[in-house]
Amino acid sequence: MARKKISDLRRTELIEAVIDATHEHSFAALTVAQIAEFAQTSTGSIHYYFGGKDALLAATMRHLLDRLKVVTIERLVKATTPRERLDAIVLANFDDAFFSKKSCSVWVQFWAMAPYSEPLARLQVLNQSRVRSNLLHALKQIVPANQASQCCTAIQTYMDGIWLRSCQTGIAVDAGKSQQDAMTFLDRLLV
Amino acid sequence: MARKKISDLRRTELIEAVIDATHEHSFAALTVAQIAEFAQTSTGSIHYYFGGKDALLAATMRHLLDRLKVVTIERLVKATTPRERLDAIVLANFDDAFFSKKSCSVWVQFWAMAPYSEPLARLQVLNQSRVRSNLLHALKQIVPANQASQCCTAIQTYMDGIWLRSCQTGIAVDAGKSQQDAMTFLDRLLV
DNA sequence: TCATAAATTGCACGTTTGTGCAAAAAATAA
DNA sequence: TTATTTTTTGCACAAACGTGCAATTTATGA
Repeated sequence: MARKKISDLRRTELIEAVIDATHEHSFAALTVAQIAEFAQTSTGSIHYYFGGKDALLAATMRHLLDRLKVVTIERLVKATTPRERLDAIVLANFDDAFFSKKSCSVWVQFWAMAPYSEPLARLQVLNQSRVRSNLLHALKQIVPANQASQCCTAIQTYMDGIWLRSCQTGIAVDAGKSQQDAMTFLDRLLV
Repeated sequence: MARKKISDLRRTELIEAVIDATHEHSFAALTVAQIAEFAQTSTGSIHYYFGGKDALLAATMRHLLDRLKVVTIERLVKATTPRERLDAIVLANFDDAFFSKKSCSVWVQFWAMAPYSEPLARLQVLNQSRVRSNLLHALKQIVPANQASQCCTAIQTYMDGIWLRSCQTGIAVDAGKSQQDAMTFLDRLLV
């Protein structure tokens, strides 16, 4: 399956190029030529494999969303108690497999464009719903039913906030530290 | 001082135009012509009063940051206990005088561009530091000293996260509701 | 009133960028 | 090998945009 592999490889390379390049420029300020240069290819490739610049960002986010989903599931299957399940979801969000300054930068670019783009908005709602559903399921067995929803929003908001802050100037991103902080936060929030 | 007033008026009109326009397009996607149209003036005015598009965004953020500062101080002077001071800072963040979908949209555009722009990054650090300083001052009298820092980060992250989520598709922004939620969050976080 | 300064306008210029495309190169299959 | 398909390249083009500017209008004050 060399053919299949080549096209998947190229797509992945281009997506990685977006992630690398977003560390230096906002997505809007990036040109397809610059992204192509990061992937050591030409602008034509981006249109050949994705159809255009916007579609490349959407594909990049699908890639990141999928990685979050995979890491979350990996941790969830190992969890037994409700609290372990909750921790699994939160720790997955800060798993060093993909919680990095570069990823955070892409994520924030995504958040900033999603309100103005239907395809991106759909991805945003999809991910938000999935994380909420996972969290709620665990929370309902941890806190009283009438508090689960608010707790859930608080936790999700905290996680998003950490991602938002992590890409800012002067912030050092450390997955392990963020995981510890998140656990401390949960302990404090859940009495 | 009609002269002074005219130029201040124009500047304010242009800034309000940015806030209105950002509700429809990302700042990068906005053209100066569109912003000028929102302010019912010409593109030349923007360069006359601000020097360029980038400077206009910086001015808009200084405007919003200043409003946050003013509202915060107004509430702080009325507070007497540490907890009241803490509440004052948090409630100010969701004061309906400027917590709206439009403002949140501008704020998120700002966050997305700050990592790539020195002037914006300075504003971001300045505001972040001021809010943290205010919060810490109150928190040190509420929680044990070794917990104040982490509590502070959690609260600040929560507030930023709410702003981030508020501009997304499908989210209804309600200042009063956000204030209530924030108080509930604080009650839960601070034992 | 008249001179000076401030404010406003909108156009044109130079630059930039996403995209389409046709041709070349590489891979695959017959 | 030869034919066919996939992949890659990079240029050219049309569209769009920020900015500078010169001209016009409006306000100010002596």
